[in-house]
Amino acid sequence: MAVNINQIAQKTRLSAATVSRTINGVPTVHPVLARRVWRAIEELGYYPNTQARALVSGKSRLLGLIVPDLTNPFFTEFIRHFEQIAVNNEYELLLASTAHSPESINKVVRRMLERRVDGVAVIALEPEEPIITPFRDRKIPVAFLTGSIAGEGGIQINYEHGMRLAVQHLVALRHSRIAFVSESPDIPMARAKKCAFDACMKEIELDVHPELHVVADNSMQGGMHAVAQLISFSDRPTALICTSDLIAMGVLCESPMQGLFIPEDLSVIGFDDIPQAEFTNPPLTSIRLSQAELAESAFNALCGKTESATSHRCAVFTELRLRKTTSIASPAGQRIFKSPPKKSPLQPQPHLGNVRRGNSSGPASCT
Amino acid sequence: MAVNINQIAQKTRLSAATVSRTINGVPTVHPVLARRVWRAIEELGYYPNTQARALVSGKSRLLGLIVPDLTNPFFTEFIRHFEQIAVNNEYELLLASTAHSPESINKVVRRMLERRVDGVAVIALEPEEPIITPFRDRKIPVAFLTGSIAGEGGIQINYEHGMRLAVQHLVALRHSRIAFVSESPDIPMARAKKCAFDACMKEIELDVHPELHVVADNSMQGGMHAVAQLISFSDRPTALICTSDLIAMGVLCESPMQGLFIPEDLSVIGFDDIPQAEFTNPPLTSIRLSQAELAESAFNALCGKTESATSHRCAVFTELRLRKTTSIASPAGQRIFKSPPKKSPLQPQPHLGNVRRGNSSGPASCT
DNA sequence: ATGAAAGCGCTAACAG
DNA sequence: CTGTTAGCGCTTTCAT
Repeated sequence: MAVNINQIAQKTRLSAATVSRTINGVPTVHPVLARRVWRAIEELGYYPNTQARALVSGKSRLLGLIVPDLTNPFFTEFIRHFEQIAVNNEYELLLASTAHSPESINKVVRRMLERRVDGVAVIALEPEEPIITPFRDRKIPVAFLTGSIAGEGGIQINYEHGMRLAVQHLVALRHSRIAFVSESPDIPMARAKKCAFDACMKEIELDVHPELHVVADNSMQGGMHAVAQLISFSDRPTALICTSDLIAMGVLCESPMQGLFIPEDLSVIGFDDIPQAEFTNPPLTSIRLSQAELAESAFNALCGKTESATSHRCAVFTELRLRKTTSIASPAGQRIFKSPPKKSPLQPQPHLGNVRRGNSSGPASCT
Repeated sequence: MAVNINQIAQKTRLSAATVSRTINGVPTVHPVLARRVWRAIEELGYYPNTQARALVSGKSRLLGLIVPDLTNPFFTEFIRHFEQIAVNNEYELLLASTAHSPESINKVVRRMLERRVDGVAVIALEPEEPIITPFRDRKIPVAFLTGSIAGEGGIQINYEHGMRLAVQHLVALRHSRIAFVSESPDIPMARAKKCAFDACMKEIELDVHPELHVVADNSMQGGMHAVAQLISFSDRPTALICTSDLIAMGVLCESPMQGLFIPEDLSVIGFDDIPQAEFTNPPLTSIRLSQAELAESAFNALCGKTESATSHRCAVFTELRLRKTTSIASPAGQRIFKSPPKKSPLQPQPHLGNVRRGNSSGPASCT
């Protein structure tokens, strides 16, 4: 069907080997012949068959990419960068976005294995073992982007650096009741962020109030719910750190509905610094986790030439990107509502004394 | 390295042929032997090498998917469905999200060709010719999701049906000055939507006012800008149709800042009906273009067994999904602003006198 | 019903 | 510097 190497060989009256050598830039090919080959390739519109190449070389130049969902800009931004790097290095991406049930995890793993991927990047997925093991067994490099697996293959993300900056920024602004809105602690990435938060608070000898930890979906709805919850506290927080910008955006959106102005009444810090963070209103201060760096680390962990792909210790740092959603805590620490807080449109039920504490069950998902 | 078919053959004391037949479910294999084969496969953890299979069969079972960007939920939702269907049919996805410059288009096409994709789905990309031709030449099915190429391979999207419903809904609500916010007409999909709008207006003998057609980025920022523009008109529109929900969400978000309540002061209709539309505030009325149906049509156009893959005429319909962002036009047709329109927050500005009403205010904190 | 052998398109030894 | 040959892992005639 498609034109193959032999047709080029025939047309140039050379052997397939020479054509192959030309294509692969083997220097011993006579320039004149090379020219002939390239011209024939051009004329016939020949593209080397990657399948065949993969078969003989044992390398598919295919990279698996497993993501929990495509709705989060953090993921898509990561994908974009990862694709870019991969393609620049002649790799191709095999995308799998449907890995929720343990059963579907198996299917995904199987797909990757059958296609003989040269490596797999996995974002924020749990449980880790069933997905990591089959690859490890076959010595296929895996890059886990979570922060929980520190040692082998896991990309080391330094959450504390940015978190420390964030916490200290808030404290310098006289905030002491700082809420923490995170995804379920079942998600390793969220757990890691919470740990960093706790550690940073402890460093400066501040209490973390368990009742100020609210669990939310990783979505704007999640953030909106969180506000609804926090507002119900008698002694409500004056500042709030979210484990994702998406959640923070929900907070930004819902707060005014509840009579809370940002940043005057509530300082908000997001996480990830997705591109949109710059355009929220007000522009969102966020703990930056560079998606580009992360992508690069992941790629290096998988295909890095420097090391044996197992003992990679690429740490990617978080920073604080200061914008406009934080301000000094209002003198009273509290503020009288202009108007009574309104019902959240998301919550049909009035939340009478709906006090949720610690990491008890989060708000119902509404996506 | 990885275990191959011969090792299974050896272990079962059978020939590779029999193993192959077993795997492929050829009915002539003796059940007992089949059992033996499956057990060995299980034990050794064997996965057939897709590369080799592809080589001999001439089918890669790889589908190319070219999207302009990953930030639009409409696209990601489409991808999700498309992946689902593809995987269910033992196909794999090759994702390309970087196709802007003509040069990068060439690279993308090349990538797909080298990997010998069995088909390519392309969303909303321009120009069409350079990307479509190389595939056509090689008889690789292409599914263009734009609406502009009606005939061969282009998925036929019936924009008019939903648009007609939308226009008539608005008119029944006494709106006559209906604005149209679209992406650049360079984008074929946007152009198609605009045509549908014009046609539907003409049907009921209504004028479309050229000055009420505003062009915006396909993003929330785009919608926010559009509001800023429309508000400046002395005779401003009372209703507005956007070519994407993302734009509509921007409108929802920005309008209150400009002293406009939705739907009382401005009826808004989006396009696509992305999952988030349900959760905006107020919930967004939208012209539904089912991403699932679209994905299915695309897949059928590429791999459909029914026809010869060229003369597909899968029409997918648009509908109107009525929610809460439209209401009857205010009697005066115009409304006096409570407060003078403010600068768009796009030029940062505090929202003083943030007059927000019951259920309104933008959902999204403004991507 | 099963096995032997050829070949998919390409690259890598080994000759020349 | 180029051509010949073998083989990557699998499917598929063609025999048996």
